[in-house]
Amino acid sequence: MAEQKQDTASALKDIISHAKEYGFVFPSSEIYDGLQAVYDYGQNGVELKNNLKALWWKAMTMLNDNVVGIDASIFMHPLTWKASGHVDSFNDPMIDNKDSKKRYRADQLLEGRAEEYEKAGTPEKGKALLEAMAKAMTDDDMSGLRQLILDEEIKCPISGTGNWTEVRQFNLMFSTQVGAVSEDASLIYLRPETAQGIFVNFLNVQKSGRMKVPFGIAQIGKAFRNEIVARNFIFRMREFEQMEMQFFCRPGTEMQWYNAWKETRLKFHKAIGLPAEKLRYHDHEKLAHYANAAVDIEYEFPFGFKEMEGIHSRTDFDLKSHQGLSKKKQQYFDADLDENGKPYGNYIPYVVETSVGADRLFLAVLCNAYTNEVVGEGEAAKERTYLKFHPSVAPIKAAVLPLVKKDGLAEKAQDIYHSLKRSFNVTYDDGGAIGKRYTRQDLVGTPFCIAVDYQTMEDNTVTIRHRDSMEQERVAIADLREKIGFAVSMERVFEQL
RNA sequence: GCGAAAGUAGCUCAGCUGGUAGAGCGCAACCUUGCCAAGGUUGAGGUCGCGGGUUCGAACCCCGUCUUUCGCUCCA
Repeated sequence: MAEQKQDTASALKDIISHAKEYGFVFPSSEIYDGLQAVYDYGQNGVELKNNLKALWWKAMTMLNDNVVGIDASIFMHPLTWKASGHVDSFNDPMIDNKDSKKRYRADQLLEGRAEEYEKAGTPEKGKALLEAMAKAMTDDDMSGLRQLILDEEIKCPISGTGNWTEVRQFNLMFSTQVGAVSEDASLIYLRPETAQGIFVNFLNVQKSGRMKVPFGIAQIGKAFRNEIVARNFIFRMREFEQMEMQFFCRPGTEMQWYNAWKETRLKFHKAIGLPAEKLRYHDHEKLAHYANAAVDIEYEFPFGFKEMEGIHSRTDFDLKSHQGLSKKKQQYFDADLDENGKPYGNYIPYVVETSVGADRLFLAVLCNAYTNEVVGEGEAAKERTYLKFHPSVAPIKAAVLPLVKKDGLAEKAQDIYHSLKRSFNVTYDDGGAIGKRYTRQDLVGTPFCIAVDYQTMEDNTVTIRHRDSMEQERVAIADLREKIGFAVSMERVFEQL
């Protein structure tokens, strides 16, 4: 068990090292010792990530007749976050017990005590306590909250002591000011999720696009959360990218859509090469305030099965909440006829959300691709490391390599390189022995290597060397564009959806 | 946030009881080269995470701090 833990720890460390050494992911502002839980994507990482985003985007908007995209701003009106519940649920006063090292929400401890008063037949004491607490909360009086806990002599249920730290406010949302003069400036938040940008534009898209329920709105964008602890490389970052779609449907049909999207999304992950045995559903038992059904698609990372995508049935919580706060009706008129032959009429649609972390998907794909195996037997056995990407997501699709630099082979290879670079991401390399160049491409996951040899000079054929099998086949130069272009195309993924 | 471990070249790591830094791989240039990291020559690259302190002298000892990994905790 302990040994296994160590293995998984070193597996992630190997991947982190590899990601840095080969230009996939760098720690942010590394020359200044980095910034906790923030990372940058390098020259290969950005290609991989862009490929994943493009695949998702097209799978959503191109393959579904009734899903369109938007790109909303990161800044939103502050009331947005009031409506969504983030202002309340992302602002928790926390207190730690120094003996048990357990952390509690200060307000929940006090509410618990108030309940006890109620049960003990002294509800007026409980009521007074809750009032005092509410005042401290609205005044942002953290030491006042702590004093209440001390006065009530609330003990930690684990350690049984009253040895408490200060009460601290954990605000999961980043804030900043809008407005040049700080006195006049208003406080606004960096969005902690992208979903609200879709909800507030629901009617804009519905009306301008003549959309009929059921329909979906997709979006890819950055979101920000001030995580208390950030762990596991790029798995939990303070700045991250979400790819999500809100699907608006008639109330009562939401479970049917929820189940449909649940299947569709799992299929997507399999289609881009994640193995079925490393993917699973995880149903939520405790539902968030906005949901009536929720499931995660989890991937088995080196540190265990963890959430990669969430599919939530959000009911009409968000639209209703925005309607209430904005005083703008968020309803849709459904002209379809029900079983009685009457139009369904006005209603606030129900929403099914699919939300996948682009960075988490990236990490899953990278972890899955990272392969370290022994090839050959006995004396000839050696270790081989390569990235086994699905060709459609690989950062570089093909490398053109002259066998040697002399006798015009390099020039011929250059010609081929230039003829292919308009079709897909291709690279050229003539440095060092050919074996070394194959290996360089393996390390960044290039699926195809095109070798130009002496036979090329005679009959205009080259060899294509396949990354995973290391086998070679001879093909005509004229066929390269179509053959490789098709193998690396997104169509190959979409075929499976 | 608490606890544990770690931080030396791009990567993996040596560096003895304190005496002002090394290896392998990788990288660059040139030569060589008929297919899987394997030849030759030359070269670049580090104020040892950062800041204090102790000392004649600190990569090494002490304190602080930052970052990473792991375990709790928290959270979607």
